[in-house]
Amino acid sequence: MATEFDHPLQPLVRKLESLTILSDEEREAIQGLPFKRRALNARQDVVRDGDTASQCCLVLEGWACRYKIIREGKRQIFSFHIAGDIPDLQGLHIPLMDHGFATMTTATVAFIPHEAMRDLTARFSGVAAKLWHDMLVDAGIFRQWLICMGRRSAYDQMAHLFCELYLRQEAVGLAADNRCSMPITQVDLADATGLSYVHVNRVLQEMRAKGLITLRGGVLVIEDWDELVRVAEFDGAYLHQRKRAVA
Amino acid sequence: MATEFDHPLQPLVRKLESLTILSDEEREAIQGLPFKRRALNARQDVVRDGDTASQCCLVLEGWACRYKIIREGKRQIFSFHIAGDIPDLQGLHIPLMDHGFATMTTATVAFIPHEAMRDLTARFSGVAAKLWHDMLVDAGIFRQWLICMGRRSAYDQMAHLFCELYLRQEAVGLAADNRCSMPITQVDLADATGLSYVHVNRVLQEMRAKGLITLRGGVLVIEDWDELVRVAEFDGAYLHQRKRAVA
DNA sequence: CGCTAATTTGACCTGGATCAACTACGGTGG
DNA sequence: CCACCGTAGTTGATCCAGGTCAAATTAGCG
Repeated sequence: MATEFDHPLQPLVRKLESLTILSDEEREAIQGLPFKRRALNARQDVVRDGDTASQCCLVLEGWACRYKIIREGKRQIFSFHIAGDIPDLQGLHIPLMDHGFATMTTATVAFIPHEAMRDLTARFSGVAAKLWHDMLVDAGIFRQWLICMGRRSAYDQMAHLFCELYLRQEAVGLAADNRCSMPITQVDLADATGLSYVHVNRVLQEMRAKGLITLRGGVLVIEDWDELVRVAEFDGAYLHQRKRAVA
Repeated sequence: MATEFDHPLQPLVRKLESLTILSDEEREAIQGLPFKRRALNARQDVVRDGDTASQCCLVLEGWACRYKIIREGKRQIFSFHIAGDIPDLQGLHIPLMDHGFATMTTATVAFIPHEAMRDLTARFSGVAAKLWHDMLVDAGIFRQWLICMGRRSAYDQMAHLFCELYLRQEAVGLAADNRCSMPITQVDLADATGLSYVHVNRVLQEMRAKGLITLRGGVLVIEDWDELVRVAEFDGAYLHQRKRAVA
């Protein structure tokens, strides 16, 4: 858990260290990044579809998501983001955003100028590699979501999502003991899975009834991890985490 | 179209030039890459799920796809690849493959050692940037597929896929006049869209009946591009092509 | 010509969508 | 302290896009 003594950008360090090892020099360079800290309300757009970005946004606290609105008000959420994530890191190389990015809860973020990121990666190629690594893991997560949407039942798909979100939080010290925060509504869950919110509700009830998980008041409790992993056919290797690479 | 006078790695040059501009120096450096050319049969694995890669594979001719097999023999295809694509480029940074990659047709590929790629990108940071750019576009394609699977009907989703595959081929000189090669079976199409092959067949018939497209003998003819774009709600910006960025 | 893979068809079924209330609950203001 | 209100969660009834099964037809190809 973060303490008041941590460096403000500590979540980013923690995130990268969950994937690879940082040298002291690299850690210091990251902590030396210039940034503007901002407190945001829940459900607030950070970057809009079509924007051209000149800075990137590191999540320090709270949850965010990337999404796209399509015809008839339908929304598809691509990914959820927690402390340490830089959801718009790709904007560094393709400034034109082809989707939006918004907070889900009240959140604290740090805006870091592209300029500064470029300078950092130019001076420390190891950091550049680690940021790329992170972006590739991100792409791997997309692939898993694709599998889930294409070839799994609603039940299995949601089980998979819970496995992922638990492990990602665990990796950065935000989850333990089969319990983590999950401050998203059933409508959000529906937009992420491609299901209707009514069906999400029914699947959650079924999971609760079967003693798999409980999701209430923004808290996910995993009652039976092994069974959750089994139905989701979950293999955490795609997250490429240093510890607990396999669930 | 490629001629016998082209450099063997010309497809890669052409692909990168569809996204950005290469300097003469960069073009020459790319053409100087060491490689092993291989002719492959159709439906042949190139890289298997779980492999650790030490070279990457450039498609010179024919089609390939990335995919993953899940329980009960279900398969999900993530992406189709044509001449100029390096489907396993990410293996350069995350050698452990979390999915497979196989040819769909007979194909010619070039294997390029990671060593040589790393050397190239170290010497030419512009080439490195352009390869990354390509990988980010790839991630953008995943996001579009996610939208299609999550929030569009089978009909609209397939229309979107045809728009994408036509434009990607056009960008590298493999398509023109609303006509392009599409050497994939209806089963492949089903595995890519998450539909059943029976339903794919019915949707194709409906499209044919409505004068939208014809797909027969591995050739896609787009009879009504505007209507195809309209039903797919297609916006080609995500492909980040230099010309015709918007459909 | 004969085989196999691919496409097509028909009948039937079901997971999940849609529609329409209704309930629970945490503010918030009087 | 309670009435009010908006958001999130639940429930039931009904519907349909797309799945499944099984068989028939057609296209390629050696």
